[in-house]
Amino acid sequence: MDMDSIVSLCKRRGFLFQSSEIYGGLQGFWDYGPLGVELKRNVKNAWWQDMVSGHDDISTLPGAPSSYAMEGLDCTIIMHPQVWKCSGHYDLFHDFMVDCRETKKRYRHDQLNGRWVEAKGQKIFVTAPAGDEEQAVMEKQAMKFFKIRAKNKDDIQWDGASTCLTEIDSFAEVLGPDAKTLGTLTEPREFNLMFKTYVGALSGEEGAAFLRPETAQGIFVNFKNVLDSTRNRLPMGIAQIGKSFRNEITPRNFTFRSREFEQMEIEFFCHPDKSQEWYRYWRDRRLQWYHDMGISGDRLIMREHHKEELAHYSIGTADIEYAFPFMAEGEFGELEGVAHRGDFDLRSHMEGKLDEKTDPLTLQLGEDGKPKWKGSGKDLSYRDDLTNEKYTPHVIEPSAGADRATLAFLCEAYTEDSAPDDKGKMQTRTVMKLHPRLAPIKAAVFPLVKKDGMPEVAKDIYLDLKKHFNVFYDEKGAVGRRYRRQDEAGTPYCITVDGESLTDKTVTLRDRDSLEQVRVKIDEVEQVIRERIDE
RNA sequence: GCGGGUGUAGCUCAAUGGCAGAGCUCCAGCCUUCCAAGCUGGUGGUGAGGGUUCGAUUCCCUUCACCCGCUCCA
Repeated sequence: MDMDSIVSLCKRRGFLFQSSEIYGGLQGFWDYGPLGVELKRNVKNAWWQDMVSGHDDISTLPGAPSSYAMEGLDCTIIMHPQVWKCSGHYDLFHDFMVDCRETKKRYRHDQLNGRWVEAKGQKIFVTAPAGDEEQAVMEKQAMKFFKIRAKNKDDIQWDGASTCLTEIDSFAEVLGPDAKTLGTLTEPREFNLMFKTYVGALSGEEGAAFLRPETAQGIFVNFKNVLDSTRNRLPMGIAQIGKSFRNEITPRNFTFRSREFEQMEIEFFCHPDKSQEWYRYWRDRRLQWYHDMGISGDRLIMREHHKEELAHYSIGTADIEYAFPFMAEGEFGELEGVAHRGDFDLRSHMEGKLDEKTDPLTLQLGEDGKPKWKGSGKDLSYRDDLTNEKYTPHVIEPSAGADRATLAFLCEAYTEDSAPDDKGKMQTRTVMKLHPRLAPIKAAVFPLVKKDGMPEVAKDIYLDLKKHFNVFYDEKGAVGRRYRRQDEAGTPYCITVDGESLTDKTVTLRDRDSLEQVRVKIDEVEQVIRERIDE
């Protein structure tokens, strides 16, 4: 299966277009066409229905530790700038960073200091994170590099005082803070991953704001509002679907990495003691959802992060990944991350940005010893009125990409098979085998030929079905051609009015995947389609 | 961010320093009783900007986008 065919079909049939195409396009931005907008809306609606509005909050669902509540939310894209400082996005997304190719560690360009040092006829610049211990660390690094014992430390000659790495132009002679070889640091790169804008007519820095890089923070800051307005007890999930923006360095692979994208996120709040069980529940539940929507088992995997990849407070993170056609053999791309986030987010919005490297989590301090970013000071903890226990809830976060899911469904659906034409000759048929729930058009209605009263009957059926589903009417050309067109659009059912229909009030219902036709009474068409979609 | 490639009609592909062509698609009409049939007619194109030239889709420069490899990826 090659990606070009899928991209071509998406363009040809109106699933996806390049943004601003008549002006040459814009990297990292994509538009959904008439079929695409229906498909993506169906993806989001299926998720919302299955996770939120259709949620059974009375029973204990299979695999769940208990029953739980689910609520929805729709927050603004631009939020108070302090939100991103306490969430950590500001620090993470807004600095010049250097990466070490050897150790894969990343440092802020302006937070590495270093000194020139010479020994054994070689002069290098050793670096260390700025701080009280930087001198000791640099000495240790230098001696290790030059293979000099501690007792001979006078063999190395320091040249000049400690200076910031920002003063150094070429990194060829620079030794990274944890590296063994020279020149492993990349050029400093600006991580300006948040789109910046200005609130108010004046564009001064005091009005600076950001387009959200994730929908999650809107949920955290509204946690108390939702809790107070719904009378819910924990455990409770809050769901949100909405646009997010990241100024990705390298957008690529069709819509997979876009700069404007839509997320479907749940923040699930629970008691710390139960968080591990809830993590497993959500991980398994979300994987199953993709299966239920038609993604086959061998192209979908769940990858648990290794311990080293996890923030220390997290019990686990699992990525649900799909084998996209543009990925190398055996490689997968992330559809959704299910993360155990502990109480990091709520506490950061209460107390101020926490330091992820501490255990237990403590307030991150600035150079002046004061909290780096102040929190809201509002109490976001929860009092269980049954046990009278007060605690800060732990959070499980299933965070899905609506565009990535849509793309995966498109890729999974794309099929080429062979079907005989009216002369019995085999022809390649392109068919989008989308799950009926996701299909943009649920059914197409055709008169077999454009005469003998068939169009009139077909139009009546069309208008009747239109009240319930997105249906499509077509009377032009040969019926076989009309079937093929619907195959490419992913329409699961075609209803054809023929001569018999006029006398016995039945039509044929043609199945997209099996090509089978069954006769159905006109009065029962709506119900038959409804049953098949819900299967 | 680096290197390589590509850009001609909705799609697949031709051609040329001098009127840009075909097949399929699409549209209209005729015909047509179940899987891209047939006949007639029709619409439609050189990614953008600049330069060289009498004349550029073709040569040169810039730019944009896409693809491949590396890099990166909350």
